[in-house]
Amino acid sequence: MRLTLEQLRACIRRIPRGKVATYGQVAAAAGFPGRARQVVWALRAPPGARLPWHRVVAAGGRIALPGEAGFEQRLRLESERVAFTGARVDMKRHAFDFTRSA
DNA sequence: GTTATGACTCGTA
DNA sequence: ATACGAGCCATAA
Repeated sequence: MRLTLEQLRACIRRIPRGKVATYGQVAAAAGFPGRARQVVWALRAPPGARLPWHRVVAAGGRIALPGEAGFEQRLRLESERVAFTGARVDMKRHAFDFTRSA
C-alpha cells in the first residue's frame, strides 16, 4: 500500500545532513522490520518529492546504487562531509540513530 | 489469478 | 574476501 511507502518516506526525510541510514534501518524505524526492499520503492520518489535519497545506503555503508547514479550519490554524500573508507561510508561516524533522535 | 524483478539483508560456507 | 539460498513484498507484465 501507499501508506507504508509514505511512512518509509517520512523516516527517510528525518535523516539529517551528514548522516546516512541503511535500507534495513529505515524499514525497521518505520515499523516494518525485514522489508528493506520496500524502501527501494519508497525511494522512487514521485517528481517533486523532496527526499534525501542519497542518505540511504546498503548494509555496512555500501553504495547499492549501480553505475553513474552510485557515483553521484557518493559525490552528494561527500559534499555533506560524509567520510568514506574505501568504497564504504564510515558508519562508525555517520550512521543515523533513529531511536535516539526525536 | 500468475510470474518476474529489484538501489536488500542475513546466515552459512 | 566471494557465493549462494531464503525471506521479503510492491509493481509491472
